[in-house]
Amino acid sequence: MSPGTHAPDAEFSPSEENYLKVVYGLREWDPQKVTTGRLAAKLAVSPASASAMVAKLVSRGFMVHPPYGSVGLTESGRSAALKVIRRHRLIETFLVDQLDYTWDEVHDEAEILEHTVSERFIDRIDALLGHPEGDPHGDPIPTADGDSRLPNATRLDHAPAETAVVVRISDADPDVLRTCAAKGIVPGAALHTRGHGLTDDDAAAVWVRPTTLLDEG
Amino acid sequence: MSPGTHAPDAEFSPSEENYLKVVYGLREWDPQKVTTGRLAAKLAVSPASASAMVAKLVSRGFMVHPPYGSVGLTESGRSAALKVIRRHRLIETFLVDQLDYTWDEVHDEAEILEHTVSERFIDRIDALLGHPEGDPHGDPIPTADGDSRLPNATRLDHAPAETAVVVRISDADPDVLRTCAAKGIVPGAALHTRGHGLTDDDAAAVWVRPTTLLDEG
DNA sequence: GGCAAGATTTAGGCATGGCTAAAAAAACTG
DNA sequence: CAGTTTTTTTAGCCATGCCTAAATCTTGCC
Ligand SMILES: [Mn+2]
Ligand SMILES: [Mn+2]
Ligand SMILES: [Mn+2]
Ligand SMILES: [Mn+2]
Repeated sequence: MSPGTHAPDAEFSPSEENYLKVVYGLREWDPQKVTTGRLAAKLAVSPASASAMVAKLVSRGFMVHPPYGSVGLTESGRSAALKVIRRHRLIETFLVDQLDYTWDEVHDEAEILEHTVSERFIDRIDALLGHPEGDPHGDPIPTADGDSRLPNATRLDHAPAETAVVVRISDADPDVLRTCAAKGIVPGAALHTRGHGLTDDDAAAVWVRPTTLLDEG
Repeated sequence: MSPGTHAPDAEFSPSEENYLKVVYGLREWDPQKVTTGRLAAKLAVSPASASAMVAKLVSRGFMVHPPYGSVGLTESGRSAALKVIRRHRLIETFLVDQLDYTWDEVHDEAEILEHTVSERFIDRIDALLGHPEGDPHGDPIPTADGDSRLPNATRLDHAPAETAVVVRISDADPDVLRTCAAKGIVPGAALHTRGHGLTDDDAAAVWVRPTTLLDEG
């Protein structure tokens, strides 16, 4: 399918959307083999359930999965995942900017609303917010036509010793967000990769970019 | 249960919430026997499905239903229904006031979001909107503690010949809303109960109050 | 290379909320 | 008021998305 052409929107259940999104997200945060086991852990379902859902999405042409191998997305699967992620991150931004949520309160609510708001709703809040490029945790918001640029950054627990600027923080665990906020670790803040005082687990949730790099993308 | 005391919030599925809401609403708009058949028609399910769901909600103490008789709500069922209706109407008001929806666009979206927004979300938009008393169609918004006052009004197709003011219009059919808007028939507008030019079907969706009555709730 | 440990898939169930078709009850109607 | 029509309930079935337990495949280690 050539760029600029749009496939007719497939319809997905909330569950299916979550699986698509998690396959995309696991690669992003920890790019190793995406097993049904990792999916199951992330989605809090049994390995058997993840196996069955992956098989269904493979049969519908949205995932690929060599037996006992790594789960991946087809082009249409990736496109569907990005649509869900766009909804999720726009909703989070809306809740913080317009409804005075704190950044540790938004993820769980977005996790539900991402499956139930209309295209119109998303378009309206996107316009109301001025087409934001990032969500409250520094995650990039995919555009309506399916683009998504990953920030040029490394995980804090893998970074070399240097001064750096915080780019994004995983929103999966509200406790981590509160811990970070208490230490001033928010997107845009400066720190040194050895002197931040976070546990290794918490540091794995933070992405940084060396201060020496220019402030692009 | 004495007023001011709160029962622990029961959890309902989206389907269950719809049944509770529809039982409440059918009485409000056309207060005759609420049969499983009427429920089925309104919810677009088979009579058999409605029968089964009513039986389940009866067994859980939220509805009453003498065999072959009229379906009714218990006190806790009524309270649950009012909570759903409050969410629905606040969401509609929010969509019109904050996201520039038109009044014929909001019902379908609210029908979905009413089951998925959190208590926090509802509290925030209620505050943002300044605790509104009515939705865009003139329907009263129940308060957080379960009060709901019905407007003192009659259906336009049953009203005696007189001048009257429009109080509310059913939002169930977007076409009716557009027809009314085109004729200037919106909550607060004046008309004569014989000279409005609506079909009988459309007029059944409009509630009016005689102009001579004082303008109280 | 062989074998135990671990990961993955398959097999068999269950709950929810729908459906159709048949049975039973109620409501008209001549 | 007896028969017919309509409404309501019951019986049996299906799809979705979970589950546990068992079988099977892969991996790591001696
Ligand atoms: Mn999130
Ligand atoms: Mn989700
Ligand atoms: Mn409505
Ligand atoms: Mn609804």
